Amino acid sequence: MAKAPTVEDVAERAGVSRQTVSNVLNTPDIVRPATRERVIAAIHELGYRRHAAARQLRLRRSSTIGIRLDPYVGGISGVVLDRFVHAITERASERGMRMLVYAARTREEEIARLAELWEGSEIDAAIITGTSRDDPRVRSLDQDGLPFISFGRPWGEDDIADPRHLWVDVDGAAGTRAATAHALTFGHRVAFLGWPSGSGTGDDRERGWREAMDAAGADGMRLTAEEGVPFGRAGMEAALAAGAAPDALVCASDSLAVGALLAVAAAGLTLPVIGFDNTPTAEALGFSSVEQRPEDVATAVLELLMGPTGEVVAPRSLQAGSAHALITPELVVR
Amino acid sequence: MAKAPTVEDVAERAGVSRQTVSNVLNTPDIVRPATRERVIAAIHELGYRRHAAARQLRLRRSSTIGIRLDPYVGGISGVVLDRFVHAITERASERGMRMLVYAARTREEEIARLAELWEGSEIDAAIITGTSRDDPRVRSLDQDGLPFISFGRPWGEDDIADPRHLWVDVDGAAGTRAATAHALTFGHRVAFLGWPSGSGTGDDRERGWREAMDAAGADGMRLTAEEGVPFGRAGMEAALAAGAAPDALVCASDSLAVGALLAVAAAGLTLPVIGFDNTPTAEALGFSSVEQRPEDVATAVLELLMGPTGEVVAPRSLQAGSAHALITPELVVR
DNA sequence: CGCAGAAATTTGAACGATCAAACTCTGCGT
DNA sequence: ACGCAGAGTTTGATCGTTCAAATTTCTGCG
Repeated sequence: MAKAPTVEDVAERAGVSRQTVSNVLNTPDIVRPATRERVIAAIHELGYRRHAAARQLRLRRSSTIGIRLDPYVGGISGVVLDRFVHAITERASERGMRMLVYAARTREEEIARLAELWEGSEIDAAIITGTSRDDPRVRSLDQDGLPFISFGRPWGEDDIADPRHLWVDVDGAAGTRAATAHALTFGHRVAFLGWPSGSGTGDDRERGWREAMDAAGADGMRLTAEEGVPFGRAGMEAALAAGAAPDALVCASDSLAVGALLAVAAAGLTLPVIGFDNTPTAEALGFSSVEQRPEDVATAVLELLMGPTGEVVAPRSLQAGSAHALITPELVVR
Repeated sequence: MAKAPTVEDVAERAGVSRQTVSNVLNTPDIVRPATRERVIAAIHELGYRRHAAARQLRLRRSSTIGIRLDPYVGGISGVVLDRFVHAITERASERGMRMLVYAARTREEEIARLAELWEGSEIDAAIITGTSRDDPRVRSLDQDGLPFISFGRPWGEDDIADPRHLWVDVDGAAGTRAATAHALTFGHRVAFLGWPSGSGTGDDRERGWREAMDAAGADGMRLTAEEGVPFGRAGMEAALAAGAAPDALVCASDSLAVGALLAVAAAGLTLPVIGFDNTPTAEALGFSSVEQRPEDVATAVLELLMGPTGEVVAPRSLQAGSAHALITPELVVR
């Protein structure tokens, strides 16, 4: 194909100068209407398009956001993240931003990748996911001065309220509260199958169940299992063997829910089980699950990072007001 | 943070000129070892990193590949694509390439997005997925001169052998052949649950079953259903109602397999069911499935696009020899 | 010791866009 | 008629890198 036209080519065609073309593109108001028309016509005739790299070089801004593509772990989840990435890509595009993905196996590797991208001016900001207590990425990014936001609370005592650290998360407790409220319509003995204590996310989800139970004056069993279908199954089987079958079960994840369902079926019982994440598996098997609304998370992430309608990553100072957003999930009943 | 150092800063520190620093980075062999050492030291001391945009501008090459992030459709699949995208991101990174993702709801929208990215010199090549017969994207990209490769055969009579169109695909027939061979160990009446004729992929998978059956001198039922768990279930239920329960079932997708399993369970039967895609659901429910090896597809895609070890998107002429790759999938028995 | 020729290094220009400052033109008041 | 304000437009410089050509330094040999 022929060489792509430049501002200069457009300028010549429209009988104006480089800068006027640039003005038509960036600040149309200051160009006389007649001239503007001519330039616009020339742009269309030549099929002109801004050269991204040249613009980035001059503006010292890449209009690109980096996000990690998590390694495929084989588990059931990951779908939430995939939906999130997809949604953020759409929203970013609407604001004239691009999404650059990178792969990393560990958090340390992610730190290295991000440093590369940031120092090479390839990204203006980053989105990190799956934050844990005392996440090393937070410190590192802060030090490098790379603007970032996390999907997931930092879960550290201090950080969580710190307005300098932007985050968006899903209100897990609200999700399990709704799930438990629904489960209670099947009887007052609603059990909870969650992960071992210590993970912020898991504790949060357990809290919602407990709150709903307390509010209803009900009392129920709390079962524990590592994440994963086989663990969920084993956990549930042990509970059933112990004799006490609940009226319904609320789980911390769809994986656990599937495991529990398998255990229940193997025992020849039927029992309402509610999962978390609303994965395709929940849909396929037809059990209720808490939907995280990753699309809403994506919208919130960009709003915190770029302002309500901004087209540029906002400097920290402008974000003073609201640095966090908590999305309320929705129970999908099946 | 302080302004990022440039070649000029490094040059000054090392007591050499701009160009020498550039040479150390790009053609180290032509720099005298002593000088090279000094420059490398300076690079490390200053934490210098190439400014990507400046480099892109000068080289007229972005070292970036575009790939669409498919809209979340809710089905069970999509995982194969996600794994593929993840794998290609890793491999690309090893070759110094970046992956830019974009969102598009339709093929027309995808064409528009790609034109934008290509004309703005943001990408050097594109990877398209889910190609169909007479795909409009192929014509459009060809016309624009944008180098591209597809994951999925074009399925057109002529295109498929055309060495100008690069593609990598999974040998679906080989997959169902293996699945059927395994299924035959349970008895000679092996049924196939596939999609209505007409989709290249579906026909290909059916062919594998038929070939394996013919080879074994066996004969079996062919069931049809639209993609999706409920359809698979309905299709299988109808077949079971008609009386003829097979010895085993091979399916064109995991969704169909899940549906079939539900129908089988509802009928109070047990029956080996083999799916396709080896999704987390297959793993969770513990049924066998054909694994597409998206990681191998990713490797093949980059090899065709950039040559065996290249760091640049190869011009068409260099790819003359091999323009296609067919990956053999693997049956995962559970 | 000097010199040809190779090797190593430096300088000038270019990639395409935008900012800042300079310039031209119009219309108006005096 | 003259000068001035302000809108509209153009020119020069710049972002950081790499290519091409020019220049300097080194090496081997008569």
